[in-house]
Amino acid sequence: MTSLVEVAKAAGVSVSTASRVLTGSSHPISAKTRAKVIATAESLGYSPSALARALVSRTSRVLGVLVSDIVNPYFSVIARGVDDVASRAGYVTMLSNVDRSTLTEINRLQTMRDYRAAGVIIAGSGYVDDPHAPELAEAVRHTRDQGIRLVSLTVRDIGCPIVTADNHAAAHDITEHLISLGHRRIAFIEGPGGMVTSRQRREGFLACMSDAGLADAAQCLPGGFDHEAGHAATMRLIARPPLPDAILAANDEAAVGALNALRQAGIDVPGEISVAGIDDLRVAQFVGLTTVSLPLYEMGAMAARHIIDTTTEPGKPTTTILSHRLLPRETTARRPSPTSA
Amino acid sequence: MTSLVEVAKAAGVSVSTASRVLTGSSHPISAKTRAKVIATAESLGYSPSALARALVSRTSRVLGVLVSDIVNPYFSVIARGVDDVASRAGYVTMLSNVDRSTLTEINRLQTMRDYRAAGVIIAGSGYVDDPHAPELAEAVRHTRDQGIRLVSLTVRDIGCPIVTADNHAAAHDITEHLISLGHRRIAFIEGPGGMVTSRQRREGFLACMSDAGLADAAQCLPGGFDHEAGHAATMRLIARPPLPDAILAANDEAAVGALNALRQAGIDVPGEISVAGIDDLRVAQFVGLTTVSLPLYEMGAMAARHIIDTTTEPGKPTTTILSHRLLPRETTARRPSPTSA
DNA sequence: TTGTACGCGTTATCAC
DNA sequence: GTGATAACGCGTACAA
Repeated sequence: MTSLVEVAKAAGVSVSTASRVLTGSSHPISAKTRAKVIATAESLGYSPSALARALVSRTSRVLGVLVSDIVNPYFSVIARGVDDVASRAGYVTMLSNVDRSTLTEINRLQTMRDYRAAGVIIAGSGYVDDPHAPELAEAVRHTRDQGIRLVSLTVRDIGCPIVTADNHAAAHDITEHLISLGHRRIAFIEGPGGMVTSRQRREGFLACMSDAGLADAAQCLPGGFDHEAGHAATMRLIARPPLPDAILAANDEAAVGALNALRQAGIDVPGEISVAGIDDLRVAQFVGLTTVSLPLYEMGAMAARHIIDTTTEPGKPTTTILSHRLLPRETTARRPSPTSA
Repeated sequence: MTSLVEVAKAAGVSVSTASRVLTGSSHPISAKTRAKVIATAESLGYSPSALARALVSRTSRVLGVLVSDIVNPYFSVIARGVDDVASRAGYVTMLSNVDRSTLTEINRLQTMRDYRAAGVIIAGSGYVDDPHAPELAEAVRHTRDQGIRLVSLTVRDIGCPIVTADNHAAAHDITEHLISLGHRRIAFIEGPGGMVTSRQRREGFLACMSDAGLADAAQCLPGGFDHEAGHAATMRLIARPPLPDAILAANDEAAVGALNALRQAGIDVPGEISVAGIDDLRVAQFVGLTTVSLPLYEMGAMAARHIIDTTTEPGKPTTTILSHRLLPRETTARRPSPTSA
């Protein structure tokens, strides 16, 4: 590994000069020496040690991302958004799966700190009454004091800027769409219990039903964010007729689970019942699922920019809400025979 | 940020002693000083700088992973396997999306080198007659010379250990299964053109058909690894009857695309035609797709272990083949009325 | 068993 | 314009 001293020596200049040339410093350098340094650096295949550089500058070009599970398409899209702007700006992405554990988040945050990451993006949602939330907040504070920028991708009371989507509104909008199609009795398959994002979506659903005077026609079922949960919840629904007019799942994967359960039971979608989800993951396109497109990629990208752009103030804990978009597809249709109210 | 010197000072010992205690060195240390150092480090919230540590030890606890696209479930599962063993061993995962570009791979490899990664896992497949392959091989050699361990997750002639699945055999096995169900005329939807993994799968299919004396009944269609490609290829198939007995897609996502095209055209699967894929991604479970389960997670995990376990020789470029498993599900069935040969 | 001092590869401050 | 030299925070050979 050729170091700066070697380059300097070979070029017949001092390390300082070599450094100045190679870092593109504004310090005045004669054209000839500059050329010479560049040439020898090139020929020696010199590549600066990001480690040494980070050690002295006290900050690296590392961007940390904490996701619950990268296999979950929700998070992989976010990670992709992060990495795209990161790599374009000469940064690297450090990824960690924390499996919805706040303790693990704290732990990984520490690791990112040990590497003097320029910033860390916390992508996972928090939990209602999370006993470890204060610890996380403390760790976040500690991390920020050290000059590391933080961004949360969900509304989480841990004292850092937020770049997110409006889960409440997204659920509200898709519910409204269902209602506009003539559906009245709508079942909502909830996300994981206690998760803030789950709750926001459920409340968005409930609020919309309430606003439409359909509070009594709303039904919530425990579920989860995965296929199995959506499937199971729907099976319970099928076992206790009559079926609702429509089913809204807390996310797309659960919605697909519901769809499958329905079709396996010989129930026509959207003929007999409509199904919708939230997120607009790839699988939603595959099955033609009506859903709400959440700006996942853009959330990751914007969070990354927020960290990289040193022009913006790091202090102010702003909240940025990126917009979602209703995506009607083939699993929803106008209700055939409206109920007499 | 408290440094080692501060801890040492506060504990009333020298930096070396503090270092020895905190790194768990085998160097003899009196119980009392050890306790004292640990206590003060604890109270000061000391956390060693991974940067400084890596700088002096010339290797960090960073594990690089180069994937084509983390949004692709094939790669996210691999990444998860890597990160799980990495984090368990106190390592961090550095992720980079290279979008199937060899040049980008070289570039990111360089970045990982700049951070003195302990090792780098190259997950993406190479291309037949890739003009940049020699450059990559050169970069790999260069990287290894520097003590960075490398593992490729596909058969790629770049001079590094390989941990992979047998794509040829996987395709062969699933084809054999199709044949055993009575299918004769089988269409194969190819993966991306020029990709080595694609080619291996196609040849596995072709070899099996040949072995079964069905070379003439084999049909290959250009396709791709995504839903759209599978869908489009199948539409072409539908447009030129008669339909084959079965369709094998180069991967699950394309198979699901085929499945959707078929069903949209009102063709019953598996009643009229069988469909199968390769990989066993989550979506395959959702739709009940018959496929071959590839040890993606385990490939990532094993590659990570290969890098972390310093007991194993780094020099020998071994090739480890992890086993796959046939997974018959609901998209394949016995052929109803066998053709008269 | 403990301490001293050097080096890892850079950047930055200061003098020339 | 150019060049020493001091950090950055740590591991470690060498000395005590």
